[in-house]
Amino acid sequence: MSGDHSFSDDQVDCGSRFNDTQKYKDKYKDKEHKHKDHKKDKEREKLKHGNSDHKESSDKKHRDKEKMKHKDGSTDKYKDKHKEKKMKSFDGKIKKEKENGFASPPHVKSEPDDFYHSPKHEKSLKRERDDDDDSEFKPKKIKTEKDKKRKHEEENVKAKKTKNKKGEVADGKKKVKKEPEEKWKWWEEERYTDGVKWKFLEHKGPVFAPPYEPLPSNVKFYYDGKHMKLSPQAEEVATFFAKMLDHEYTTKDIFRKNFFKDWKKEMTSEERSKITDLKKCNFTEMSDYFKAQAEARKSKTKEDKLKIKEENERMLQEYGFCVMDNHKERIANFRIEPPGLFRGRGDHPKMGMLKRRIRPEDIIINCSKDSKHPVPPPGRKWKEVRHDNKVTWLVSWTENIQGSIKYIMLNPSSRIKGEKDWQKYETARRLKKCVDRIRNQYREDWKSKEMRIRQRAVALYFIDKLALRAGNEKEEGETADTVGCCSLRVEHIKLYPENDGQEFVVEFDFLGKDSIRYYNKVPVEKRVFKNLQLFMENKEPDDDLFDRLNTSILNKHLQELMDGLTAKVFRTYNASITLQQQLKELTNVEENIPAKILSYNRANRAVAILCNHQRAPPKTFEKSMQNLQTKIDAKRDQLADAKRELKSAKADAKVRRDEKSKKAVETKKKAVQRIEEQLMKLEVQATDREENKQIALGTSKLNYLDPRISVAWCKKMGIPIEKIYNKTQREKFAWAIDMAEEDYEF
DNA sequence: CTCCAGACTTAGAAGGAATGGG
DNA sequence: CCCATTCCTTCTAAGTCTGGAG
Repeated sequence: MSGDHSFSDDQVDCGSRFNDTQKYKDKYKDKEHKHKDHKKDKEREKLKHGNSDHKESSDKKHRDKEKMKHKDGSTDKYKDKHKEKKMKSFDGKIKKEKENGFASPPHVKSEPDDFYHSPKHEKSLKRERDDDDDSEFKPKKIKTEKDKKRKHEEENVKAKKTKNKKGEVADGKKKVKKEPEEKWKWWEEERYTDGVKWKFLEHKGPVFAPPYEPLPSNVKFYYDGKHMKLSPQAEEVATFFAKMLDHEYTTKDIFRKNFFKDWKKEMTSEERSKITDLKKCNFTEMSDYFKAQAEARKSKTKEDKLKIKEENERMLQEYGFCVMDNHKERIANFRIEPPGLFRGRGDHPKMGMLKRRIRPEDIIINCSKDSKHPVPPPGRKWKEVRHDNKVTWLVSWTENIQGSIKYIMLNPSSRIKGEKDWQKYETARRLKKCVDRIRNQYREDWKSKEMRIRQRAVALYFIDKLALRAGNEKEEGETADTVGCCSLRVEHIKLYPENDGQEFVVEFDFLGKDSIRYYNKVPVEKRVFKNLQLFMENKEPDDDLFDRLNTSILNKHLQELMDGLTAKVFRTYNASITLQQQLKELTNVEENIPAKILSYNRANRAVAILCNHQRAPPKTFEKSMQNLQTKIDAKRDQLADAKRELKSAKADAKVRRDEKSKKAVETKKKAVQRIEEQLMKLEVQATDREENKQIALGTSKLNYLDPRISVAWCKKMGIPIEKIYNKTQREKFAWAIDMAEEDYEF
């Protein structure tokens, strides 16, 4: 199975595309808008070709699926209208402070009384689901499943409860022994419906970056060849630069210019008057010092490392968790971002600017009124403490580069993130039900006499067919010049009435999110092609392709087509449906586990390609590929040897006809088999790795693929879920792992 | 409408930890 | 056991989208 690259035939067609982004990124910067040089490497052609319109072919499939039951349910639950009433009970015991709930919740409208204390729910630690739930909230199937689980859960509840009680009460002061809520199944409970995100929130606040430690006096800075002792502030900023010295971007003009400007602001006036040229600054001693430190850290003894680890663990235990609505939840990023030099991605106009140190006075704390508020460091103050339960963040501050707000929020395994994630996939599944209608509609709209409608329809076609991002407009000069669908410019596409034997080919070439290059050649329908010609008429290369369109117009339109529909739902939908379809196509129950996993990875890869998720080829890629090949060759030789030995053993056995030689034959046979297996494994590995060179699977796995598809596939194929999801991923997708059965259909 | 702040999701890189093969 | 390679986690930038003000 080694040389089998045939997977590309199975790809959904989204054009012919591959990338060489990394190389490109750098070259690109000066060309920005002039794509004079379109190097198309064969590699990308290799990866995808095929020319059928994917919509066309997949439409059929969708339709078929449409007919299938949606029994599995948990369908459109989430819409936001008509909520009001649900969510009655919530039991606030456990913590005493909770008892009174929000005496006067700042932004909470008054709630029915029994909301806060409903005696009947006292036995449960969970928020309860409603009975007057409108029908389809939880389709029957789930309900039954749930009942099953309920039962066995009931058994645990008692034990769990006592444990919990202890755990949570102790929480404030002493450490909790075990996680009290090992497996809280929030997905079996009622959700908040009215924009309230929580009723109780308590945490310890952020962990600040460690204070600056001045350099030892033997580590010197030289200006114009002469030693110069810097003031602590100026020195700190200098160390930021020194730490990046090996990095290419310290050679970039904008970076240096921005850095120098900000550095000067930190200097004393004396320093400022002396240091006037960055080129005359010599940071090498600093740089060497940090390298030595890194080295020292690496070669520390086991005990020292363990100590550090323990200290980290302690911090995690103390600051890494919060209590939200009776449950201890993991915080994603409880450490404040340390100061340093800003490095945006791609060609960022602000690269090199000083990212300033965040102080307690910059921090806004969000928690519930009746919680124990986090305490600022001694002698310091928070900027503000608020109690807004309509948002999910615990801490926020304003960052100085773009002036945007940064947040501390919960981990993906938390209820609050998980529910949202689940909801996202449910919205995508609703799109599945009406995608045909929407497609027909936009095709109709290609003919509209109104320009804005045609533009909208063509843009939507791209978003659907090519999984492009919406493309909000950005402030010029504030960020790297990147685009999405609605912000495409004339210079980003080229039209070929005919190309490589195909008609009406559109070539896309632009930098998308994170300055990742999107390069693709797609045959489109004639109408689309004609429209594009029209849109481009009398425009300059840097004019907007869709001048009558922006994301808010588009999303408003989508909203009318389906409740909750926005541009990004198409990405989620197309990604998930592609995975499901590819898994069906590529996997075969008969195969062994490594082969199945290769197939899974290929299906995953098809999605990553669709979504243009790229990575820099690992630095050691070529070498490690070679190593692997050497191993394979060695294994082949070994196999040949083993076969030879088997042969001679057989011959031997034929002559001698005794037990012993027969046994020997068996042994040799086994050996051959084993080696064959090993060889195959290696070859699979090689194939997988080669195909994966520049493709990042993680992003789609984490953000676009309905995890229930993967869970169902694992069950069907007898693959342990651990082969597909690592621990973190299993935590994030616990809801899916728990609820999806083998017959789950996206 | 437009503009903008705010909140939240999605993204690849870097660096550290784990793994596995000799 | 050691080293190289792979895997995983952390970090934080860069998007999307909503809603409110004007």
